Amino acid sequence: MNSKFINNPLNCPVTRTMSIIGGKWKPIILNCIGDRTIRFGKLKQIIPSISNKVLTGELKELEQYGLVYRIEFIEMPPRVEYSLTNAGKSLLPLLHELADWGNTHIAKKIIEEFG
Amino acid sequence: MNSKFINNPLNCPVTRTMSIIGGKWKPIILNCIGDRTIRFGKLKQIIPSISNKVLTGELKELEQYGLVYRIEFIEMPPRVEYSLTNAGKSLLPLLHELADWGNTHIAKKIIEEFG
DNA sequence: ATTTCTGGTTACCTTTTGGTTACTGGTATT
DNA sequence: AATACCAGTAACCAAAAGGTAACCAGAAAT
Repeated sequence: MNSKFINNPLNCPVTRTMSIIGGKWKPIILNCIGDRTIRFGKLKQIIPSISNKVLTGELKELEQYGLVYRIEFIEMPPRVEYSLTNAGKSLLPLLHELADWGNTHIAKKIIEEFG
Repeated sequence: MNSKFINNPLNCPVTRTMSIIGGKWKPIILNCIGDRTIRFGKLKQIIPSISNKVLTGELKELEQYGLVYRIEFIEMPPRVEYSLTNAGKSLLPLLHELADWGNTHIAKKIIEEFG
């Protein structure tokens, strides 16, 4: 048993990481932001099936954990720009590894189930 | 935008991977099995705070997606042995990367919240 | 005067996830 | 005769996550 894992979710570092990137939309959002600075509306346009409420919520959490910057311009109509912090950017390679793993190991089995 | 990510959870390979390893206990279970063959009761003993029902369920899903073998001996009292498939073993390094990422990037922030 | 633009918020509802407790079966031990 | 052993199941509950629809502000354009 590797000491990095502790047999209780509250103390498991993987579980902690999951609590950050594990939301239904979080990996997609992180990947969509990527290296650019992007406005809220643009994100919604790229990810049309996410709702306002959820996109707001996910971005808030990502900001809270230091993965995205949020810059609000006091204008009317409002303008808010999002971008990744260094911590956020450092997640991208990991997300790609997860994608690759999924593509090579479970694509067939799960695709039927997902429809 | 990398083509490996598709802006809809149903088609996103990361989301698919998450659906497999994203359960509250799945990373811990995978890591506890590791390279050995282990019985149900031993797993429960190592991970005491998981309930029978949830452990059964997680193992079933992991088996369904080809990450663990389940060998049932027709005896009384029952005996069932679990071990990782190659696909399951191939996940371990990824889980460790997630743990390392969490430890270096978010440990401080989130530990307060987790208690 | 009304609509549009933007980045949300709010109230409410449904689905998913995880948790609790009690129960099972056949053999061996007390 | 009762109990422990093991690997679960079944019925029921609670909490969390996610989704829907309506609403807001205040300036600019029609």
